Amino acid sequence: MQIGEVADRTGLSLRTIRHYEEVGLVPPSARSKGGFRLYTEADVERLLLVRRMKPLDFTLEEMRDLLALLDQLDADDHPRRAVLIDRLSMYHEVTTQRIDALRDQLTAAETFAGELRAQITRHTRPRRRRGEPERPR
Amino acid sequence: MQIGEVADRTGLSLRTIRHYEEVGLVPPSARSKGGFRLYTEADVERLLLVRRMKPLDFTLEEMRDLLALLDQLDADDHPRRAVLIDRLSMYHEVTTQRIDALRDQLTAAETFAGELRAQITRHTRPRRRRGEPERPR
DNA sequence: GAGACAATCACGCTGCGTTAACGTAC
DNA sequence: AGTACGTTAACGCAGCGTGATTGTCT
Repeated sequence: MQIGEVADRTGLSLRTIRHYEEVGLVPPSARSKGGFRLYTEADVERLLLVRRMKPLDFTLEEMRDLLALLDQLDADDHPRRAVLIDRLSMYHEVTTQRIDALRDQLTAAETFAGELRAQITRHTRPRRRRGEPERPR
Repeated sequence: MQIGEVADRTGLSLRTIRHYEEVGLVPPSARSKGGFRLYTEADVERLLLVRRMKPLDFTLEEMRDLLALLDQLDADDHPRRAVLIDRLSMYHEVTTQRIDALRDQLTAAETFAGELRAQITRHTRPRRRRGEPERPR
């Protein structure tokens, strides 16, 4: 499948997908005779995985490293697997930390939204100025 | 209070705080005779507010605009307040949308963390290859 | 051969990090 | 007069967006 469909299915822009190739993160599995990028289902999976990682703001280089780790583990051809697992665990640790940070950001953002809403209603409702008594309906 | 303490209290870097002045987002209320930036409590509040907004990735320009809006509403000296409220409401709307997006990202990140964990235990536990029967303990 | 789809530069932008060289406050 | 704290450039970088120009596919 070519890049347009991939973009539709992943929600990533053409530019982004191309950029991911530039940095060696998700190269297309093949090229057409004329030079069109051709992607497989596995490539799409990879891109979706990258998308899931994005909120954790790893650098593209780190993601590439991590994906390479996973590939090597599945290929199962590495001499000392323990080393790989170890590095993977470190990524996992960082991941959970970032997730906690994300949660904090989310609540912070919700707080902010609340403040906005308060300001809006405060200035929208019939307003009662300082010292002025509440008016019964 | 000078910039170092502000950095400590807000968790923002010196560079970031200076940058926020450069773009007119949070200028210090004063300067010392020698040129040191001097911040008030209100300034710190403003910086904390900006921090709360950060996860919503507004641009710094948008934040400046939004802060200006809030200031004008409090100052209450604007001819047509309705216009201000309207723009504020638009910010609020975008905010809630972004918050939803944040939530999605969070669950995506959690999914990813789960996948990582699975891979780790999968390759850490005594492994049973394809076709090989489960060994009772 | 017409229209949709794709390719490759190449420059631009945001939001800071990072020296470097030099002043200020106490 | 030392030392902690601050100042202003100025360049660098990631992660794309945004054309412009040209080629490919059916």
